[in-house]
Amino acid sequence: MKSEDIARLAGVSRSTVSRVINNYKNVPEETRKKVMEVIERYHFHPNNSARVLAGKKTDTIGLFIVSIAERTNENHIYRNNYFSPFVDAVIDRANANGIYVLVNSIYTVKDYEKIKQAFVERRIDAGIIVGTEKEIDVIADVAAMGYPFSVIDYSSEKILQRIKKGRVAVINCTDDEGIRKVIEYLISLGHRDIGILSGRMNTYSGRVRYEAYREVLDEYGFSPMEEWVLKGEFIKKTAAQEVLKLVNHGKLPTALVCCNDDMALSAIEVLQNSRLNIPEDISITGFDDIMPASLVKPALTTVRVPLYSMAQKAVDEVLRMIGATSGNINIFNLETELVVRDSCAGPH
Amino acid sequence: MKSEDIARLAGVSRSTVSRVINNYKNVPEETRKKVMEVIERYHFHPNNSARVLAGKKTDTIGLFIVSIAERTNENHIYRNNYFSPFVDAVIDRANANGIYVLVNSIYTVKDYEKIKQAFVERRIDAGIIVGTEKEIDVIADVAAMGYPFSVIDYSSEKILQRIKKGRVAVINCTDDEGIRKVIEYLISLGHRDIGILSGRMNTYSGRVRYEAYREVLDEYGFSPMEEWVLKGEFIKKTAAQEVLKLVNHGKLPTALVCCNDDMALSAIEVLQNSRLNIPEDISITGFDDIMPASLVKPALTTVRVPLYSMAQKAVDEVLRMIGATSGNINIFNLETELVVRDSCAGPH
DNA sequence: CTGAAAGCGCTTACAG
DNA sequence: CTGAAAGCGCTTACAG
Repeated sequence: MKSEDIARLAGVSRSTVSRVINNYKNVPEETRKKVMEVIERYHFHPNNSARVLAGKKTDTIGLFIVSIAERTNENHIYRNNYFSPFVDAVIDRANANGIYVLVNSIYTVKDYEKIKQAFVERRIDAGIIVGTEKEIDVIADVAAMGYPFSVIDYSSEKILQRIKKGRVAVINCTDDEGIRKVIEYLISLGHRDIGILSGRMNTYSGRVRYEAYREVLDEYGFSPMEEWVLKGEFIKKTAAQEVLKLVNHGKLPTALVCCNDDMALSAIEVLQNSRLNIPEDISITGFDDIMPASLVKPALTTVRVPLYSMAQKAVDEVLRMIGATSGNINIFNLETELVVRDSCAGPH
Repeated sequence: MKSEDIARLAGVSRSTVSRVINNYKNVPEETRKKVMEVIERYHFHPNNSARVLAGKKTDTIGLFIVSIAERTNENHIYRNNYFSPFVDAVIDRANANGIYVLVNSIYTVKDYEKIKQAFVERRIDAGIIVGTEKEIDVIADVAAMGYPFSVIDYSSEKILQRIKKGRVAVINCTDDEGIRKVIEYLISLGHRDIGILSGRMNTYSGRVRYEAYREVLDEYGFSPMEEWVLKGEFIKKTAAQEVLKLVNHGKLPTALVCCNDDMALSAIEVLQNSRLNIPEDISITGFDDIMPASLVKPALTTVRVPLYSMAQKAVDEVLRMIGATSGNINIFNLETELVVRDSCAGPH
């Protein structure tokens, strides 16, 4: 069944069938009805490739989830508590607008090419790039070719410095404000000896969160011991090793700020196994507010990242840009929020 | 940049360019090299729509996640601990084979049409249907049109009775064996008063798990009180209400078999809030083995559903069927496994 | 081994 | 308001 068949059955030309399918205004109601009846009777849907080849949109966006670290790390990308709701939100939002989503995981540097490829093969109208170590060269290439896309959690300076024109939306949250809120909360509880379990420094949020920690402590005139600055790489296992080292070292901070919830959960487990009580012996905070954060005991005090809103914004911007003719670079910083639960108390 | 440009630059015809792109054997090494050089220099990728229209595969499969219940339920599909790893596995497996994945969520009955539509518009070569209330009519239609697909967690009798020919793979796990193992484990601990928190009866696994419970208890000659048979619908909130009713009723079973982990987690929370100790006062078991199952206290004894393998099988079968000429209906039942953790003990 | 040509199923100026 | 025709960018018999 093709449009030609519909045309014959309805007694019109293919042109007219096409006009009713594409909702042209200059089709008399009667003709439209006649054609629609045949279309519906045969459940006709136009061949998408033919439409695209003839110049229509694909009505598909690509979602690229980049994570070199996750490849070997046993938690792959989608069982990652951070990416999962993001994927969810993107698909929901796109589907609600009649847009399909092509999801791709990027686990190796070589796979970066897949991003360009999906555009160049014209499988998608636009893209959303989320994840960690995103490659500026690929991103700049895509922008230069004029394809619209959103990047999540990416340095806007890096983008602005490298990309002069293009249609791109950069969507971040206020990581620095989040760290400030959580540290000031700890200080209000009486803490001065505050350690950090940092994330990966080759990610934007990893850097910003760490730098905000240094900045806020400086501002208050506290200087943490060198041993309290742990490098957790955003990974549970690495975090566990670092925390174990800290415990063996002996002199603990009274509070430990973890740069994501996964590491905070890991830290809690290691500390509890070492017969330390949380929050009595040491306060722990997280970042992200993933689902298990509220399930563990003690429930984790953390900073909520508005992942769902960020995903929706990414979709909305991308859809707007598909329609737009002019190109612009827009930066969005969505608000983070302190979520106080049970993992913090005053020192000793 | 199109194949015609490549042809001109390489000094050959479009036919020859096409032959090297499609790896035809009858192209001399020298010609191939000459063309490949130009292709690589310009990072040429053929327009996918043109290829598909000319008769090639889309190299894309559709993943349809059906869940009417999840729409209003606040946990949407992908933040569902069951679907998330499934989506993960499908994308990983497909991407590893150079296949794209178009993900769609089906939240309303009207959306069922999207499944057929994706096929008829020729956006995909094959599909994978997972989720709950799957519609036999749509499935039968797709099969009748000759499109290959895999269904997960679906009654094979229903399929075989309705679909006479087509290319379809039905992928289930041994839900009945899982329930048997968990109940026999409880019996070995000394339990005789075993209740159930059942799932949705309009799902295959919901029915099978419940029926297996009745069958095994019958076999051992135990008959549970009517009040011990709770209807949780696979939903946390509903489960919580049912368990609360049970607590208020007073006479508790010594063990409660929950038909998924979400409900088991919910049950544990309600019972603990009612000052009951688990497993001392009552033993709890789950089904699925989702990630939080091992994180809660006490860690949940449950039945592991081999979700990852099921997803891989679904992809592998679908890819096999795309290549195959003949049509068949194949049924697979992957093994479940008892995972003993800390939520069960002997009665009193 | 290779090119000219037909064809895939649409859309959209163009002309009437 | 509507049809005939060109064109989108490929692939693949066909003929040589």
